[in-house]
Amino acid sequence: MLEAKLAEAGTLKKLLDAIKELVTDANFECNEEGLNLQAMDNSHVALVAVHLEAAGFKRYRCDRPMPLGVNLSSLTKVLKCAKDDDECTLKAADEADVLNLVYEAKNSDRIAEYDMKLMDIDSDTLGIPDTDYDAEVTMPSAEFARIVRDLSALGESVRIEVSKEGVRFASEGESANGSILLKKDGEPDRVLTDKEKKAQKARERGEEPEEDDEEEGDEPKEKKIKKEKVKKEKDVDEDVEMDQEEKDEEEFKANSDDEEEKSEAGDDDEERAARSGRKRQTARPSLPRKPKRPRVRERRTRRTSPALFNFGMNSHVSLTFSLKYLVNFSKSTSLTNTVQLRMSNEVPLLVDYDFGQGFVRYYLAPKIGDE
Amino acid sequence: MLEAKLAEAGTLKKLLDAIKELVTDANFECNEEGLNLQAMDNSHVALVAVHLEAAGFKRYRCDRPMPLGVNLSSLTKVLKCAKDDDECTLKAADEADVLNLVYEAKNSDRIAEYDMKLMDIDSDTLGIPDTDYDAEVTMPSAEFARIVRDLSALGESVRIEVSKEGVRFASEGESANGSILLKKDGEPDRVLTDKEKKAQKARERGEEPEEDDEEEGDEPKEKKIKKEKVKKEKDVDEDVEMDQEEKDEEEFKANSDDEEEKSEAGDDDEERAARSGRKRQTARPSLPRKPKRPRVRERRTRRTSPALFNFGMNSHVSLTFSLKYLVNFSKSTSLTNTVQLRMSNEVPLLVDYDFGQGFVRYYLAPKIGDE
DNA sequence: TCGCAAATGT
DNA sequence: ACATTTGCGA
Repeated sequence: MLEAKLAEAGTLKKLLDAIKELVTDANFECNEEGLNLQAMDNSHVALVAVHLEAAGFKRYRCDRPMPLGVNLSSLTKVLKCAKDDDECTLKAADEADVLNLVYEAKNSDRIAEYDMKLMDIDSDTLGIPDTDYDAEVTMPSAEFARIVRDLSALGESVRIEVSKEGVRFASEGESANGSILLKKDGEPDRVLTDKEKKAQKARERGEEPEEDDEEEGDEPKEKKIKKEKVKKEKDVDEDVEMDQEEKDEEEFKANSDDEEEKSEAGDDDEERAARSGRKRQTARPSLPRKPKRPRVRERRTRRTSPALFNFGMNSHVSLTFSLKYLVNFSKSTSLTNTVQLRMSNEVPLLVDYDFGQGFVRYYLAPKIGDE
Repeated sequence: MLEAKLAEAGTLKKLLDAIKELVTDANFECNEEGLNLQAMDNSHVALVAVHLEAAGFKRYRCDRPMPLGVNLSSLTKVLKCAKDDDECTLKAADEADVLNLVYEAKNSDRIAEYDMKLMDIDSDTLGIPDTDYDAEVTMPSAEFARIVRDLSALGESVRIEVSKEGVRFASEGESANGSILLKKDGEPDRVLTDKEKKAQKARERGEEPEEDDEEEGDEPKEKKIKKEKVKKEKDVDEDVEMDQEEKDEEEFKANSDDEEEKSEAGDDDEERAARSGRKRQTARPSLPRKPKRPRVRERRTRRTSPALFNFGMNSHVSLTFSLKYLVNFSKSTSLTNTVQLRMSNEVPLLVDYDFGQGFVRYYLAPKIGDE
């Protein structure tokens, strides 16, 4: 059975808002490490991968892996019945055919409980290759959203080009062409490999070289360049926002936040494989239960406002994408202040929204030629 | 070639929002004095004239006059890609078939550049006669907007009547009639001729009687008028802004504001009385509204108080107009705090929104009989 | 989170 | 052509 208590129902609501237009039905694969969802969009052009870490929940228990086949519209409806700051507990018995959701208002005696029917969904869980990209751009998620929204008013597609000059988004339309250039001071950094990043993160966290990151734990090359970058940005964020919440562990925690997740995500290939192996779609039993949710120590509120822009490149990259999809991806903006774009020529773009308790990643194949 | 840099892209955005529903394509005529646009609305009932003065730009250069045929929808789209406070530079080569727009965020390394296709438009630039009107009403633009919007819910047309009693807007509908009377203390002023106005403005400015306006003595009335008007409104704007910051003139403020501001009015008996009067009206929508009453006297107008309401008349004027158009005109409200209505019997109404860097003027022929 | 505008359906 | 609903922006 699954029992997972989230401190803020708002997290789930935002998550659903972000993906529900792209995907109508999907399996939430539950296992001891958390919840994962992976699905092609309805037109099978883009791929969405969501991960909610077990550690991001206030309480998390999953006895054995199971898929929960959810109609996202239904789940959205049910989630609308929760206030953003309600604690939200998801429960499902083994073989359950319903998902039980309990909302508890933080300071009241109000407890709402919903049972949502589950469905059997053929999951075509595709492995996502763990790629090293030639260019990585980290920017404020709101700015990315603005750019793709603006350009989508002009044309159908956008060419994203990363060069020493900066990052350029250019679109051509019938009545107008547009081009936005984001520059940064200094040279672009080199892009780290995943391993390097892992090591780097670990270092930032104060952990030494080895960790839990493991599976392939062989060659932790690390990169510091990246690290510094990250640090810098976080500091900025914290200054800006953290005051509002708590001050104490900011540095430490903040650092570990965001990118930490990334690395984990990177490694979850193993998990993914495992999961997909297990994957079966069965009916789920229903059961209700309610949890309560304390307020978690999410330092993760990290916010961004200012210069969260940075990029690195190993080689010049120029790719063209459908703006329609990018605009859709940018619905995840409310989840976190920064977004990371990772690209290599002729390879699908990865748009990565990494928030405290997990991530939403979108993959989109580039257009070829000049369609 | 043309190169014009506007400090705030927002100015252009508002301008376009104001006129784009009335006109779909128009020539922006560029010359050394600035940009001008003149067009009949799509149904050829109303006429719109826009002027942006060269002096209102941060930089302005136009080697030789040329028309830029613009599709306003396209321009609107392109302008949506600018943030309101971006600097916006318009560039067009001689004989160019594109207009180049560059947006520079004030504090960042973001530069966006757009090329918008131009079109050839037959310009039927009609001369607008330079008329002396029998009645002139200056009022808060928001109030005008409110009045025409309110009345448009009742009927198709509004009769605007200027008499010694005040300015009345009256509409008759199937289920209700409405009438709003705006009064002012004292007698209406006489409407000055253009020349007189010039002189008056100069005096108010502290300048003595002669001005620079003079180029050609008599005929260029239009020009002069414009100039003065511009000046005047600048004063107005400043005053208004000041009010928001400094408190001393709050009386004025209360007067000039609309119903919405009730809460603020609370501190003064007189105001309270006035308010209760208004409230009653609110309860019965079909009754005539009460006049707001500026307790400002003219003199103040000049300096501090843009009395936001004032009027002058040489003879009784009563004209009927289509509310649909007036509602449309009132989209210009965001450009400036005051609007001026100028009327003579049987002559098209002039609705004049004069903002710091130029103006938008609408002309609308009165209805005849009781259509 | 609320309001305004644009797009779609009746 | 008008009204309603959805999406986007402030």
